[in-house]
Amino acid sequence: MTRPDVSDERRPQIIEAAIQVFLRRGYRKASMPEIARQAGLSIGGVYWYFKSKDEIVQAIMQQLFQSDLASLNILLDATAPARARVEQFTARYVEIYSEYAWLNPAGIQFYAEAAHDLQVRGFIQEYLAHYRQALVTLIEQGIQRGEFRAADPGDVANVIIGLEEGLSLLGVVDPQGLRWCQALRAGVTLLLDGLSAGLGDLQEG
Amino acid sequence: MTRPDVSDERRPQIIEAAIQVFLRRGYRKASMPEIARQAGLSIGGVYWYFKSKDEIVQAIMQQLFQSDLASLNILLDATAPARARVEQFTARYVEIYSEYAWLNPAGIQFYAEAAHDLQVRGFIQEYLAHYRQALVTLIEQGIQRGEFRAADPGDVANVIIGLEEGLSLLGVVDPQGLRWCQALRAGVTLLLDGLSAGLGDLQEG
Amino acid sequence: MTRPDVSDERRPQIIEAAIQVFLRRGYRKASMPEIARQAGLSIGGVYWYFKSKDEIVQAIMQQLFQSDLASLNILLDATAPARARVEQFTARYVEIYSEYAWLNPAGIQFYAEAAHDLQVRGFIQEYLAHYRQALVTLIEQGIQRGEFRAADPGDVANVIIGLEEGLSLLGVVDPQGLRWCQALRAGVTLLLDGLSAGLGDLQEG
Amino acid sequence: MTRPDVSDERRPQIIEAAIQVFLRRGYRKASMPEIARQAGLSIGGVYWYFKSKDEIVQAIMQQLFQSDLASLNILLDATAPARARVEQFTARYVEIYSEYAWLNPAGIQFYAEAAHDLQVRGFIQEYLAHYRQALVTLIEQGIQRGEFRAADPGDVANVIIGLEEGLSLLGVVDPQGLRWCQALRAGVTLLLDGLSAGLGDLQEG
DNA sequence: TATGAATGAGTTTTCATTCAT
DNA sequence: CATGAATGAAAACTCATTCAT
Repeated sequence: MTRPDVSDERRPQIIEAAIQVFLRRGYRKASMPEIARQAGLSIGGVYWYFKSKDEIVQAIMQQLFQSDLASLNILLDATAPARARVEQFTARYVEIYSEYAWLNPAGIQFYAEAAHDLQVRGFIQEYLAHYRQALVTLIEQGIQRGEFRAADPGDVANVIIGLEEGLSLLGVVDPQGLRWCQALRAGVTLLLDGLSAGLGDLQEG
Repeated sequence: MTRPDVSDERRPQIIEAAIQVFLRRGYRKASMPEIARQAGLSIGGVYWYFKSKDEIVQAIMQQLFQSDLASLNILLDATAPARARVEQFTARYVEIYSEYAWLNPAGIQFYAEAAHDLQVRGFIQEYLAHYRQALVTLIEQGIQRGEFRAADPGDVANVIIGLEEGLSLLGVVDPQGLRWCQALRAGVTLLLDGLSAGLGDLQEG
Repeated sequence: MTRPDVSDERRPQIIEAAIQVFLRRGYRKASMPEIARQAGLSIGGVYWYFKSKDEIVQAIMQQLFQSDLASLNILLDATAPARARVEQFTARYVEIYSEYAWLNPAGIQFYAEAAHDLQVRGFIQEYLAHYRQALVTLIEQGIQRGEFRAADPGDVANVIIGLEEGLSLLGVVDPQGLRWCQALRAGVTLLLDGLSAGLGDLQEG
Repeated sequence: MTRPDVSDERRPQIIEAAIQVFLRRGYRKASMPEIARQAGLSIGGVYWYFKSKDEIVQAIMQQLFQSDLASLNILLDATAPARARVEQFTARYVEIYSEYAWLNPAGIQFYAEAAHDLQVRGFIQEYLAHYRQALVTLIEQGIQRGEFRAADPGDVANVIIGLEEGLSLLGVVDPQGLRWCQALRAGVTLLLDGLSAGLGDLQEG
């Protein structure tokens, strides 16, 4: 008798609109009137689904930073050679990047906000910690198995994450299509080569 | 009646104050009243030296992004081995980073702003282009001289810059002292090892 | 199809809920959403029974200010001595007060509203007029019968009403249990003593 | 060289304007735009002098409730007969009332607000406590000196305050010029007669 | 040079009310 | 009868900017 609950459509619709406005205006200048207009609703309509602007921001962050950590971790559960898994990891990242690159400008807004907002910072730290943990484990296995030479797994993990995030960042300020993906692949290959250098069974990508 | 022109003292003083406010509040929430207070001036006093808030922003960007490109270029003029010069380059970056790491949170504000402000974006692109050009030249020389194996110099340059910026970014959201410098050095070493892998005269750092 | 008309249950239920909200929030901040929630209905449901928020307010006023004037008038119809009737009147007021003291915070909201809303003011004036009329008649009888000495019956009535309303008011801002009832009884006793002072047959309570 | 500081003029000017709006609209509906308009300033101009609407409210409360408690206490320091001092006290109240009766509608707004705002309530309680304390002392002296018969001084003080506040309240909802002052005087006289009844030296006012 | 009072457009948020279902 | 999504007007508050002094 009652209409189908449109809440489940409206919230994603508003989040989507809010992201668009974030992309256009940035974190701080994204205004509720503009988000509402973008979503095709009145201001009050938006407030029906989100109690505050902050709640919308929270929702966007979840969408941006909790997207598919799971799928990444799955990659790392494999028993395949460490090198192959790093390459898989990178390939997966490139895939996601290619599809969601348009979200990166919004992502940087949150990095910038994290610089002076402890809550946002904590959110991003937690997200990064997942990545780092997975990579550390992977690197450690590679070293133990003799695939990689001795190195600080934490450093190597940081290097991989830093490379990914750094190239994403550069991709935002200087869009060059997939040039950055290509650089990422080249960088990871060099890193892996460096990690296996002098171990005898040198394979190059 | 004609007091000495204190403009040369006042402008840096205001810029310094504005940076402090940027660090505290971020780009958008940095307000003129707060900048004025921080500078120990009245609002009108600030407006005497800068016609608008935007003009202050411009000045900050110049301070942040044009600091010492010159000194970096000097490093690259040398005729030393390519590997040594990359390492010098990195060492110099770490030096600067260590001294000016506190400015990074302000820098990210501008990366975020660049995401939707073409003027800011152009500014940062120009800054990055200098870096990239210098590195490309260096890598090309390394390859020509047989120090590095064949690789796309543009990719390698991007990788180095991406690594630096990426680790700086991570250093802002997750301060761990000099952990990031250590990771940067490790990363560059691995990269260089990768670049010289299979060339016979493998030297490790 | 024609369910029994539940209006007779719903309206009191909504009024009751609205009073609760008035007690919590006061006149102006009592919102329809909160009233609806308190009543366990939807907003639209409330609007089914009351055309507007104002209509609910009207209904509350009737409940608050027309409660049992009738019963008070009955007290005054007696042929008992005037003093006894004033005391009865007061006793009855204390009784009602004790039972409905929790409504006083809501009542004051309307007094405050009456200060700038002519309709509300008229409503309260009418309510007070009943009290005053009854008391004036009573006092006049007391004077005529020689129980009270000469005095302006209107003044005396105002004093009694003022005392009651004033102590109720103080009871709201400074709840002290039944301290205010005690003060009211003491005050009325003193008043009556004052009214009969010098008349020979002085009885003290 | 600088203009004379107009802050000292502006703040009272804004408070005055705010009181006018309170009288017109009541506590909750008094809006900053209307206060600003009434004060002949822009909204931002008002915010230059008061950080928030709440700060204006505080200022009004101080004006309303801390006006001249001092002068009242002075009255009570005398060594005159207790009866005369109560009469003086009342006369003083009538004087103030006559001059500031137009403020009463604003005062009731705060009583109403006190019903659900602890801070406002505390403010008014403190104000009333001064009155009560002064009166209790006075009544106690009257009893000790044999001017008054035995009675609970707290009750008598409450009766006097309740009468004053109650008649002020009635004066707001039912303006009748100075009818209420007359009732107050009559009431206090009756009270005092009641307090001295049966003590031999009965003096009537 | 420098002050700071003043402006006005913009921000987030609330809420009485309507209406399709 | 009853729901609850949606609207739109108004609220409190902020801030870049101007200008008389």
